[in-house]
Amino acid sequence: MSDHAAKQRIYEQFARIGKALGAPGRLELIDLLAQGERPVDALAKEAQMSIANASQHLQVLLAARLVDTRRDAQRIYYRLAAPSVIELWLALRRTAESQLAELPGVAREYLGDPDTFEPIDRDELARRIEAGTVVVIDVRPAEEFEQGHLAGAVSVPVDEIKRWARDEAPKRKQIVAYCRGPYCVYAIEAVAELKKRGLRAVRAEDGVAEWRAAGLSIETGKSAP
Amino acid sequence: MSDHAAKQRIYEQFARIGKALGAPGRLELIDLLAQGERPVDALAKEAQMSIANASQHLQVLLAARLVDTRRDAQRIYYRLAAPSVIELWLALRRTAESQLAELPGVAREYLGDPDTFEPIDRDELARRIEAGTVVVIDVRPAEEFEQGHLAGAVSVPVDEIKRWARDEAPKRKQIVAYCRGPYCVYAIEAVAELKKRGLRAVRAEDGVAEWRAAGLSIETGKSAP
DNA sequence: CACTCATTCAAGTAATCACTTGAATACAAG
DNA sequence: CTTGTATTCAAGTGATTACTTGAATGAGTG
Repeated sequence: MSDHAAKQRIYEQFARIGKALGAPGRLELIDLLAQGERPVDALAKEAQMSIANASQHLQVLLAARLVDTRRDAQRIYYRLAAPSVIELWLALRRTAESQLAELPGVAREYLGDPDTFEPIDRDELARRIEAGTVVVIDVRPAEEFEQGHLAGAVSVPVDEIKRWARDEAPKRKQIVAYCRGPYCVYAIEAVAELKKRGLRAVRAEDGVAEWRAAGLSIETGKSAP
Repeated sequence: MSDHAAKQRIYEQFARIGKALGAPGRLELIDLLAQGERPVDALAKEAQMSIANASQHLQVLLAARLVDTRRDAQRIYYRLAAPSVIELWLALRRTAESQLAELPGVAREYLGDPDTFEPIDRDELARRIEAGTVVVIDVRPAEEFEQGHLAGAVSVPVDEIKRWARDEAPKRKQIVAYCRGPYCVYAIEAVAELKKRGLRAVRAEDGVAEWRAAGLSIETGKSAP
């Protein structure tokens, strides 16, 4: 009675998911996939790992059923297998933020002082969008924008931020830039560039994954003209 | 610019948490700790592992700051370090449930057919408690009951279920038994015993951790007389 | 058909990990 | 101070893992 081996087999199943979350490279891939589907080479390039290594990590995620694939000609697109995977990733990140004293220091090394660009939170941003007092720009690569962006946002990939600042940016209105989330540098770089040119810009820390988890509306497709 | 090594260090921090979730034994310990604090030997006994092994797993959880300790004389009590840890554990379990096709089969081996005791869900149980049409029993060990139980529940540890069924159980009213959660056998064993004696009993799948996460009220301390 | 491109597979290496056994610490009670 | 109890530490073993390199698949294209 109360078969120990059977109980262990249950926890082994849970551990399959846990193990998949146990490598930094894999978490980076999950974080990227939270922005939408991508082929292997794009993921490898973004995460700066060899293609073979990325492929292998993706196989591990596939075995744990955290990701799914779709074939289009030679390319294989990977995507997160379910919304619960994003929630799990966000829960893991929240726990790391609340428990690991070393994280803020390490994050600061990569992102700089968190308060430099007076980041604004979700509720405050939602209020300002509602009031129409801000222009929201999505500084991720265009493909990610197309797969889901904040309702009303304009796509301005970081490599185009200088051109946009010169030609199209509003001179008076406040600009809010966001990217993949709290650990992505793009919005920070964008705001730095905009401020250098005397524009009023701030950073929103959250990305599409966080917005969606908070129940806010996400649009897909290219920007309206 | 865009220092790859610094970015990697961030994901290494997240992976500390992930790695800690990568061993079945550790997940079982977390599941037990979700019921409240316990000393090492009690945890080892419940999880049926050697004390040295349990201690080592707990050191890993401690290094990942998922657990905390409190000393009382010779005994060291471990407990989950924050509510976010329970949420992370529940998120991991939900993902496993939605993604791993093998889990239901493995769970059935340990728990039997999930529908045998017509389990009732949270909302239904809350409604029946409100209406006063049920008696709720908590069949976990008494220490766990004292550290948190469903408001209004009576403590009837599984080893006392026979005596209780004979001497105290209501003959007509429906009895709802719960234990540690969906993967705990105690409530199943209790309901089987009660039904064998002709009493009206059903099982609630959720435990205290799930109730608390759902925002329901939890009481502490011994039963009122 | 050869040729290219994206992805996966296979083999090898160094590192990490879970578990065991046996000894060491740390506190309490006599 | 000795004895007992709870926990941790240390060393050793077999298994697993992350990454690399180089070859193999498999789906287009000229």
